[in-house]
Amino acid sequence: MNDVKLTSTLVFRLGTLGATVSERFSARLAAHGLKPKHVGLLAVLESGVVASQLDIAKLMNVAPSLVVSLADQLEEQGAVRRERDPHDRRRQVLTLTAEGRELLAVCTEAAVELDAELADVLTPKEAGMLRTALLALARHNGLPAD
Amino acid sequence: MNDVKLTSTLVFRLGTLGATVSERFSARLAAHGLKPKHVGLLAVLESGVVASQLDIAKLMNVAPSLVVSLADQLEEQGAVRRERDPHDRRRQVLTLTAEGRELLAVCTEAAVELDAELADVLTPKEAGMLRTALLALARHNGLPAD
DNA sequence: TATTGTTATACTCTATAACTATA
DNA sequence: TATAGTTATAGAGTATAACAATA
Repeated sequence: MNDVKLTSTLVFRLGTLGATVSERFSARLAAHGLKPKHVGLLAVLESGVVASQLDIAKLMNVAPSLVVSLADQLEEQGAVRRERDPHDRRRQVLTLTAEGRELLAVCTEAAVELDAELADVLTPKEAGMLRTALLALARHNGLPAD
Repeated sequence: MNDVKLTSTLVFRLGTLGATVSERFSARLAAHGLKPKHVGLLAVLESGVVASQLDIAKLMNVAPSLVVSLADQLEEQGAVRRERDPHDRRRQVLTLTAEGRELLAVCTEAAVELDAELADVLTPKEAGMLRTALLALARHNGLPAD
């Protein structure tokens, strides 16, 4: 028979650690009036691969209506600019402002700090292999791999 | 300056992978009428470390009222038994039934299958180190480490 | 007609607060 | 008066569906 414990599976560990880490990250973003999805949207814009709201929704795997409200809030903070595409006036093209770029840098710094706290309990070799393995998993699961 | 990309941080990778994996696990549990938290509760009971609803809530880091509804549904499925502690009739003691044990085994098997799919894109060495690193992270973040 | 974005609405998950019973 | 559990209510986050503008 199979005596593997649920709690020792990758599924359980990735699921619970992901939730814990996201919550800690979210707590740090709160000071900037942002949620993780806002920062995800900023990162999409910085990557430059897409700009229309519908394309962003597909890339982020969220509903188009969610992109509307995320963009609304980011625009209000001056982090993104919304402009109609002159070639197709149905499309709203979002671009990062200088402020948005700065905001993304600040949030990335917060993530890097949290990374350091996490990696602190790992040996350098473990930390390196963790990064390698997570990159491979991201690549094969439709997540950003850069 | 710092040119680390948000998407390459542990925070981002653990957060997004955790959400993706949880969703895939959840989809497989649906056939059994369960959500990940139900299975988490079954795993707590199997571990035998606690049994009263309040202790379970603390261990799972959820509100006591959530344990009530999780236990309600599991009891209705015949997976757990609720009995008043004769020494303190305020306490509800939850125990796994044979059916509950079987259900947990089935769900664990689903997790193990998903694990295999995930690990399929890793070298054996990477997979081993991933497990080691996640165990260390779990241990230092108040998550089950057995 | 089809597509992009928006608005209105509803659903899922979970917490907080009020309540009951036991101690 | 304090604690375990329950019920009632509310909030966050997000999706679905109806709608408006443009193609």
